[in-house]
Amino acid sequence: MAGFARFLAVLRLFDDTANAWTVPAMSDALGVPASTVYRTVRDLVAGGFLEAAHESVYRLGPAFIEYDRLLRLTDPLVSAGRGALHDVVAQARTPCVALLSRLYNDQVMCVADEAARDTAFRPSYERGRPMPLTQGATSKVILAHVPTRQLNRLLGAPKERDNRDGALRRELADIRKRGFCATASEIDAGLAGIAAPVIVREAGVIASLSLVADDTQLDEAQRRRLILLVVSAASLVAEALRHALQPPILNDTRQRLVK
Amino acid sequence: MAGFARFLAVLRLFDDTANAWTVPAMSDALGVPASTVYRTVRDLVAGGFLEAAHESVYRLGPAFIEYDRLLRLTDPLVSAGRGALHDVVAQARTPCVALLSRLYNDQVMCVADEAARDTAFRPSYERGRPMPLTQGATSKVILAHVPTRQLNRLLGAPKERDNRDGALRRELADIRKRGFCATASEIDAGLAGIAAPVIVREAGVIASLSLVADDTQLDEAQRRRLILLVVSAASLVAEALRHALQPPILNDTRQRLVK
DNA sequence: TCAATATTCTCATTTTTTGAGAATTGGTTT
DNA sequence: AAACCAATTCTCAAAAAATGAGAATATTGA
Repeated sequence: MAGFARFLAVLRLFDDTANAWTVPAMSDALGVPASTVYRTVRDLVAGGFLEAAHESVYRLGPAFIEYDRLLRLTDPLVSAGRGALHDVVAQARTPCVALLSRLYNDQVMCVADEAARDTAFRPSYERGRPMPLTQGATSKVILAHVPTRQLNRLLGAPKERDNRDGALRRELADIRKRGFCATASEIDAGLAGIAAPVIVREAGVIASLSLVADDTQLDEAQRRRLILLVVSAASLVAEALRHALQPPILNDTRQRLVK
Repeated sequence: MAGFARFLAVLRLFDDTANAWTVPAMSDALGVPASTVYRTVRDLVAGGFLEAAHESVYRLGPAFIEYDRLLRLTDPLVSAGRGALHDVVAQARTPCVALLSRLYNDQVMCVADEAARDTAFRPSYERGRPMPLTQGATSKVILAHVPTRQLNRLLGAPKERDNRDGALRRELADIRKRGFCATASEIDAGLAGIAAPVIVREAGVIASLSLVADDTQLDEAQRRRLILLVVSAASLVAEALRHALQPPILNDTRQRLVK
């Protein structure tokens, strides 16, 4: 392993529990000489991807916070959808969390979330956390709209496509037809998920807007109301995206090409 | 330029206005052959730092959102301070924004912010935005507690240390003595900043907790009350840091060293 | 100040990256 | 369905950069 892979390998050492590393520890963990790791770390620090904390301990650096802000500010989906999330949690009139999630390379990730004022629970889904592809309303409604070829790639080798796979594909087709997906206790026990698709192919966006609420507090009428709320919010976001997104990208590219 | 610098150069192309790039455009802008940029971009996409949007346009990728969440969850300063921010905006009883900011390599950056319920304005300072080192209460209170050697490095070559430099150093010494810094209209016209230091040397943390409010709505009594609020909140955060931070780091490092 | 440890440096060797253009892919248009 | 166009990957020899072991040097805390 060398080149860019070395940098990735160092960054991948950091996770929820191991969030501070010394160079000798990295060297051990990666099986790479210390002098090489020192050089790699020096580059990463210079780029802001790591920072030297006290006592020769390194932590993730400010570049991630900075680029994350850039994404928040410039991602068309986030800017088109943030207002909708706010409206949805306000109009839900029940403790809940609204999420905007999207397919990103080959994982589903929440890119924006907002909780209603008095919401005690927090769903597993939250901004920046990769989510399972095939579980939860949020993900399934996305998967239901992935083009077939891409779906095949995501679901893995044909070998693994056994009986379960057929059932999933039927479920996805059904979701696509209905235009929404509602589940309960599929990710978090006791929580219900309601999701609707936000599809703007021209912009490469395959996303979902979803609502997570306490399942035990939902009667049938309530549920139907929330589904309507989510579906209409999602289509508003898609419409906003279609109208706001395309011109900027074209402008931008042209400017740069000319320059 | 080559190696890691190539990756940095590509990522640095992305900013507030240029948030979507085609490979030919990058190739032009960097003066590097397209085939090389294609390889670089492929690596960055594989690492999640870029994503292929529609129409051969690339945007910043999900890795930044993911690592940002990791930072939010594991940064001792953020976890020790988030609650304090919430308390401060609640107890301020006036529209305001509370910030937690820190020295990060050689820039000051806000790492957490919270606005009071009915706050109409938003200060320039916000999570993820690099801030000037020598302007604004938030930054100056941090600079006032940077060790001399490091301060010299930050302020630049001795040549540049002219008359202004002396004044700044006197001001910083004064801030250090008082234990807080209050300014008005130094960053945003009409807004006042009140900041207190959060210093935990054992943890390599040099940070500040600050409050931004509408300057025209502050009388002397109000201002004094807010200063007290900020100073005490900051010292609570420092105390929490001292007690919560150190053991985890040691454990962590040891685990990894053993493994 | 001194000792201990972290970090950088050195340099010959190995390994990767580079760049130009050809080949291929993927998606539209006719 | 074929042809077209642009985007992307591939090929290969030359050039550049990364590597690793240990020596040299900085930093830091007592």
